[in-house]
Amino acid sequence: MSDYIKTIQKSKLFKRVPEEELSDLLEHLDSQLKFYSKDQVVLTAGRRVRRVGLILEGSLKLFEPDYWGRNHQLDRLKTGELLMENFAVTGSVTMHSVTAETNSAVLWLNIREILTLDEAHTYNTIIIQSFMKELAKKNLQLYNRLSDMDQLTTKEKLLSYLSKEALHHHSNEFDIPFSRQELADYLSVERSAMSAELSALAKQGYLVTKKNHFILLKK
Amino acid sequence: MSDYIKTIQKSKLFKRVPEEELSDLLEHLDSQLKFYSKDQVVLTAGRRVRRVGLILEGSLKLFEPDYWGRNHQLDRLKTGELLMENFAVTGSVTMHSVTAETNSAVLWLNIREILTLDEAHTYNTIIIQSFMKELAKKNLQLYNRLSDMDQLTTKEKLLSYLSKEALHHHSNEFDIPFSRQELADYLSVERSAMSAELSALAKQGYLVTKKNHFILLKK
DNA sequence: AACCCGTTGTTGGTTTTCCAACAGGATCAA
DNA sequence: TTGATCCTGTTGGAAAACCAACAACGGGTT
Repeated sequence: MSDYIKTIQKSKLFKRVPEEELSDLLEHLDSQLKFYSKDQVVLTAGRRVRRVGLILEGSLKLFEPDYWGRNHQLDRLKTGELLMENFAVTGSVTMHSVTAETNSAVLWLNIREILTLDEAHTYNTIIIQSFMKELAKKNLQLYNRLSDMDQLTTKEKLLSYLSKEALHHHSNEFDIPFSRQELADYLSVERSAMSAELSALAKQGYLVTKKNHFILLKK
Repeated sequence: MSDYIKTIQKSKLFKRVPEEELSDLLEHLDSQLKFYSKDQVVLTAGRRVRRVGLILEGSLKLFEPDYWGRNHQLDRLKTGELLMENFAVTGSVTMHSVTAETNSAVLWLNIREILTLDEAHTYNTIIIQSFMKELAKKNLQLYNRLSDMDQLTTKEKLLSYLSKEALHHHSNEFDIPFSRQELADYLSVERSAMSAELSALAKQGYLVTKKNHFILLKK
């Protein structure tokens, strides 16, 4: 545990908790550190989870098994992100299974204790706020991706995504955090078709792009 | 306000709050009831919101304006659902605008007070739990829709959606809450093409369907 | 410079989706 | 019953996306 104390302190969940209260809080949350080796199964769908995972190291893959037994990848979660937070909060049975993409360390926290703090510790409000903020942030992220994917054509998907980036950066010029393949995956389209569409958009005067750098034009 | 007291009591946010504490809590949350007539603008993007809206009556439309000034519809929120909860929690500037689809009533609640309850009222824990649960539920809803839309073909989108419904109902036979047009919108595909695909799936032995009723077959 | 290797852009054939138009069926009211 | 209306399934041509294969480019390394 002590190896990761600094990572925990810097995590979104705990960074505002006073240093001297941290170990007390971690105990109160019944925290448990677990390690998973590459490709190891972390959780299988169909169980009930009471704990939230905070990924201290490594990355995990989220899968969703379907009625016909096929497994679809849903998401990739990296260091610093939360795990199973939605199922833990709603108390519903998990529909997702999780495996380690790389060697990973996960700190499991008892969500009931987060939700029912009754003692008047300084950290009470802080941990609740931080946790809620993470839920809301994830919500906004999902909304963003959804609104991009909701467009019918690749062209519209690209414009939707790039528009949001421009508004986010308060500038028509910005870098995106994706390679072409990653962007295609994010928008759920085929890479080469997307590349072609980007070229077409440039030719039509919507934008200029080189690698990760984009300039949007008021067409 | 008193006209809606029963609706408020039955709402997801307040239903577990003891009846005698409700008015106290509503005051503590600095609650404000507002009415909007059909097509009236409720909020415009680019502002900071401190309050969460609880829709007591009617339905609202969520829009997202883009860089080129076009407005894309994102979501429809109905009675009982929350409004602007994510922006209020994260404190970020809204990217969404809202208009009333029908005559509506919205109860606005000061989110800061939800997040920083310090007095030892019974309702403290309850309101926090309920609110978090709503955030987590919405998260799961968005994940569900996303994983359906993430499929490349209409056929796969349908199977992904129907599979989840079957698992949810613990049965291969169930009714869906959508008309064909609504289902097409949900999956972000074209209605008639989707109908054709449903016919093809039936012919291929994946399922039997009549109107809203579906039976999935172990192909 | 020469090479390797991962990323990106281009192209052509095939598949899928879109789109508009129409037909059949169900529901409801007159 | 008749008609009006809404919802759903079908069809065919046009548009878009997929897919595989390859070429061009850019960074590193030797």
